Amino acid sequence: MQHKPIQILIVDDHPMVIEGLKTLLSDDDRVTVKTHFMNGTDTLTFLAKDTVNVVLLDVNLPDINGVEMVSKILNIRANIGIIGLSTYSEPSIINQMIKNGVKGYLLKNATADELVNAISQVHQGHFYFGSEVQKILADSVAQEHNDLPRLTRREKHILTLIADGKTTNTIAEELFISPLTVETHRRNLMQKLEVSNAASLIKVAVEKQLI
Amino acid sequence: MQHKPIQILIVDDHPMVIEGLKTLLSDDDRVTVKTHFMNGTDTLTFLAKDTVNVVLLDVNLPDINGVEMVSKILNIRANIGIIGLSTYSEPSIINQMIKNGVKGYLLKNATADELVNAISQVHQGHFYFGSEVQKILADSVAQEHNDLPRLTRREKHILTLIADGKTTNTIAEELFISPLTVETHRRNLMQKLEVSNAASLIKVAVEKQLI
DNA sequence: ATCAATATACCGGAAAACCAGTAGAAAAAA
DNA sequence: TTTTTTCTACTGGTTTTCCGGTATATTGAT
Repeated sequence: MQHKPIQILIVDDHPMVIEGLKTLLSDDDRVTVKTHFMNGTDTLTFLAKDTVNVVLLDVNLPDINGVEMVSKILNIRANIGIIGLSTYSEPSIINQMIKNGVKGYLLKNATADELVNAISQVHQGHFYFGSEVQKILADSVAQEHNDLPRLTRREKHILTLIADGKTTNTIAEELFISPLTVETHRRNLMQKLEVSNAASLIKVAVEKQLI
Repeated sequence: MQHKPIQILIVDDHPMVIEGLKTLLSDDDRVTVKTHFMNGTDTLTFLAKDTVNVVLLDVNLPDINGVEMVSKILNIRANIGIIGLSTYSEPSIINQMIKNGVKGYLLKNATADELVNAISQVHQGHFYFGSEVQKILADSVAQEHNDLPRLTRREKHILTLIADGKTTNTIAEELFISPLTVETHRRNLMQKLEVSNAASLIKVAVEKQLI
């Protein structure tokens, strides 16, 4: 069965990229480029009165930054699928974009096949991230996850109890051990995580995902 | 062009589910179920010497929990795509699974079409999440963001300094105000976030994304 | 100009956390 | 079995936090 083509809106301030995308997509009758804009404001104005299925959004626009654009677009038309596009790739920006609701992310060297596949998946409400993008994200996650201090089972347990706001004495009662022992554990925890009080202990524990 | 079928491994402790999946997948020649196991240990033993392309992994196994299974599988065979399966859906677990590297997540009421599409996408290294799963995740994010207590600018600032492990006196010096004032702020923070010490203050602050 | 919210500051006392060091029993690993 | 790690527990102290109040100056909005 043949569906009606997926309507695309391209947002990019480089004419070359726009033409390139149009050419790549012109061969495939599953998609059709409805229109394009070279800045954020015009795009939002258009979307206020008309709509498309999928937006190909350059991250570096002259007037509005990519992350904000995503929220603004979804604010106007919640069921538009947005695919982020950029030449380079900063993990933090990609992460923010995902949090704000992009369904896909590609580098600009994507092939026509990849592009159409991404559009198709995103149009169906699924995610699509180019392999390079995934690699970049994985690397950035890996970097956060590297030098985790090894906590013992007991330490992890006590750590969560501390996070719950329980005092040394309460914890001791709960575990049927001496308060002095609990304190020793807490001090060992602080030493391992290189902090000097319970507040920052909890902060780094959360950061390192030990809680 | 016709690729060779994607090899599937099913892990689930319910024979009914295994048979159901096999039947659903048998009609499609893009995939083939290589084998199945009913617990985590056997699965890992198998993967130590043989491999498949995609694992359909039930989250509730008798011996090893789903989240751990994901790490263990990827530890042995980094390039296997894992799709989580469950009947119900707890956001936190799904989130953990994603962090640990599942590429897809489906509820067990998925159609054959959806199943094959998910397998195909995951096999190509992309993500695939069923629409119900996405909804659940979106809801859980929304719920976290609701009743945020309103903190003043000063309070937010002091909150971050507390999270950095600084003492009342240090903070006071840094801000050129009296330690007593800093303490008042800290006490107000604790009252607003309904906690009784700095450790849990930081925990709920992180949870509510105030830090 | 007035009123509410915010930021500032204090007292006195109790409770808890933090520090430096030591050390034996139990469990796990070699 | 021996060794190492983990869990347990202590002494004796200092520092910091936590609690229940009170109170004034400053800022922001109406």
